[in-house]
This record gives sequence, structure tokens and C-alpha cells, in this order.
Amino acid sequence: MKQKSARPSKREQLIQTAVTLFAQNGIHATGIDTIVEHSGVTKKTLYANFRSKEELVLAALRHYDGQFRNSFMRQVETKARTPKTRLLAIFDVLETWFSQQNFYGCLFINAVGEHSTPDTSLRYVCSDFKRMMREFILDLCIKMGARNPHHLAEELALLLEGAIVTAQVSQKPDAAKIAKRAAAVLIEKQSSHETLRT
Amino acid sequence: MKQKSARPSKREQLIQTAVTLFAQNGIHATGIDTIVEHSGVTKKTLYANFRSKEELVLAALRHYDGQFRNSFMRQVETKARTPKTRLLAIFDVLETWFSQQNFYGCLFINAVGEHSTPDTSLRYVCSDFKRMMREFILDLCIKMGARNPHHLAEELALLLEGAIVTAQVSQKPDAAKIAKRAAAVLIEKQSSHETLRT
DNA sequence: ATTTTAGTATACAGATCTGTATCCTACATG
DNA sequence: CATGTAGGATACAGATCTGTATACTAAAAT
Repeated sequence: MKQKSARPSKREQLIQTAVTLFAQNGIHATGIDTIVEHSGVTKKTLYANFRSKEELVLAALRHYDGQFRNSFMRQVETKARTPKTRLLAIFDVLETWFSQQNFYGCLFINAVGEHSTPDTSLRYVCSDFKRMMREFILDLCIKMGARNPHHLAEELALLLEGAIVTAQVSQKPDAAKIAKRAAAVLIEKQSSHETLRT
Repeated sequence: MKQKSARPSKREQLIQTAVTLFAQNGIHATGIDTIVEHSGVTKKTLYANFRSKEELVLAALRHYDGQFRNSFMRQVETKARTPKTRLLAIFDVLETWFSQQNFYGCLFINAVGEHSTPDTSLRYVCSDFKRMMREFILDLCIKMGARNPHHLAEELALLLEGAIVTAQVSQKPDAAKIAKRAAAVLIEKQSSHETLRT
């Protein structure tokens, strides 16, 4: 058997280091040598695990994809219990993310900004990530009984993206609060208002 | 007199070429040699007009800043006459932008994605651009008599950024339509409803 | 008319980038 | 023990990057 669950394998060390450096400095600006230095692994080992830098980039994005979505959804589900409050909790989770010292925006947005060619593996990984985030939101919209869950989910997703970019570019972590306020209005508009009918 | 209004000066040619290439391929991925080739100007002339690549980058961003905002605002003001309809027209302008074949997202968002170091000239140019876009929106919100124009402007700005990023990453030009729908709800919520009181 | 200036063309210096090759060590398993 | 293998250290090949230098040209200003 190769290695089933040995402590941080060289491969994982490389991916984790790559994620950190790509997030911080961008993909093109991060050289293989820099990754090698920071990971404490030699270039030979890197090229034994990945055929090229591009393959390491893809592995790093895919790894971060799963890691981020899992952590994000877990936090949202911990912060609130009902679908509607969870939709709002999304923006509370965002705010803590934005306030971290090592917040460099969304890795996938930044990656696409550096790679405009469509229909590449990189672009698919990035758009898939965004699609799955939208589906997470859609699921909550359906469960809360929104009149038009697809519409609401797409609108909330826009607020989410807008908050990320604004927190990053304009250095306004409170973009999350603004997004939450707008989200509350949109959610309320889509609620069934059963309490009003009694 | 140096040159007051000579036809496209070499400097302008370089800046225009740089804007195009930076937008298409990113800043780090665009080499000086590539800019030289596409602009039909030699490297010596480039370095006679700009001390370094960084200075050319800044000049390109500043040029595009003025160019884009001017064109954007003019389009919005042409499409509608009243403040409220102009706020909605913003998203119609966005849609035509997203549908262009050479749409590569927002140059400033992409630039920040490649340059994380805060308090640099590049970061100031980018955050200033976003600030001025928000002020344009705020002006319209004030003129339309919104109850809380600052709140509304910030919320609409988030929808704008979210639409740009979504159109780019997920290749959904109709993100503009979704944003417009959400904007209409937020705007209506902030309207004075004077018509209802008659 | 002559001299300065803006620009072309091109070569080059030095750094950095991706990817490969060489040589050596530690260790795990047969 | 013996041997294959994962990995460390390092050098290197070839491309590309930023920025400078050299030599020539055309036009503009004095």
C-alpha cells in the first residue's frame, strides 16, 4: 500500500503551501522555487508529485475548494438553525472571514482574473466552486419556502460576491454587514408572511 | 511647447495597448516585450516615457479609470432621465458591457487580486475607482430622495460588484438582470411612496 | 544649414522562471 | 544484510523578464 493516512504527506504539504502563497501573491507571481522554499520540500519531490506547475495549481484550487466550502457551510449551520436565519448567518460568517489579517479575497475570483482563457480546467474549477456555493444558498431558499427560491438564491449570491470583492478592493470588512442588511430585505420580500394573514 | 495635442502620441499608444493587454491577460502575465510588439513602439521609447513597468501599470490604470467612469456615467445618463430610473439603468449598462466578447471582468478587481500589498499606489488607484463609482450611485440615491441614501448606495454598489464578478467567473452575462431585479426591490423599499399618500 | 531631439532596430546584461539531471542519504522491506 | 526507493541538495539548461546600451535615422528647431 502506498500511503493511506501517513501524517502530512509531501504532496499535502506542497498543496497547502501553494494555496497559501497563491492566495497571498497570486498564481503568476508565485514561482516554483518560492513554493519549494516555503514547503520544506525539494524541487525534485515537487515534480515527482506534479507533472507541472499548472497541475499543482489545479490540485491546490481543488483542495481549497473542498476545504473552504466545508468550513463555510459548517460555520453557517452552527451559527443558526432555521433556513431563514442560516441565510442571514452566511453574512456573519463572511464578516469574520473578511476581518482575518490574511484575507486576500476569493482565491477563485483572483485566479480567473489571471486566466482569461475560457474552457480551461482552471476556469471550470472556479466556476464549479461558485456554482456549488449558489446551490448551497438555493437549498436554504427552498427550505425556507421562498416564493421564488431560484431568484432569491441568485440575488443573495450576488450580494455575497459583491461583499467579498468590496472587502478586498476597498478594504471594507463591513461590506458583510451591508450585504446582510440588503439580504434581509430581499429575504423578507420572498417570505410567505403567514403571520400577517392570521 | 512639448506636444499639446499631436495625434495619438507614443505615450498614449503605449497606455492604450497596456490597458488592453493587462485586461486580457493580467498584469504579471503581460511582459514589456509583448506591450512593445503590440504597440508598434520600441522598448527605448517605452522607457523614455515611463521609468519602469510599475509606472506604466499605474498610468494605464489611471487612464482606464477616467475613460471607463466617463463612458459608464454617460451611458447611464443617456439611458434614463430621473434619478430612480438611472439607478436601474446602471444594470442595463452593465449587461451590454458583460455581453461584449472582450469582457474580462473589472480591471481594478483583477489588479488587486494580483497585488495584495496594501497602501501601495496601485491599491489606491483601485480603491479610489471603486469609491468614485459608489459616489456616483450615492448622488443618484440622494437625488431620488431615498430615506437613507448612504445605505441604499452601498447596497446597490454591492450588487454591481457581485454582478461583475459573477458575469466574469461564472460566465453569466445575465447576472446584470438578476442584480437589476434585486436593486428594484431595494430601491422601492427606500422610496418615499408619496404616490400612496394621495 | 546644422544641431538637438524623438524614435527605430537590436543587442545585451542580469535576474528569474520552469523543468531536468546528478549525486548523495536514509530507510524500509524482502 | 542487501537493495530499491523516496527524498534532500544542488547544479544546470533554456526560456523569458526587466531594464540599459549602442548605432542609425528622420524630423524639428535654432
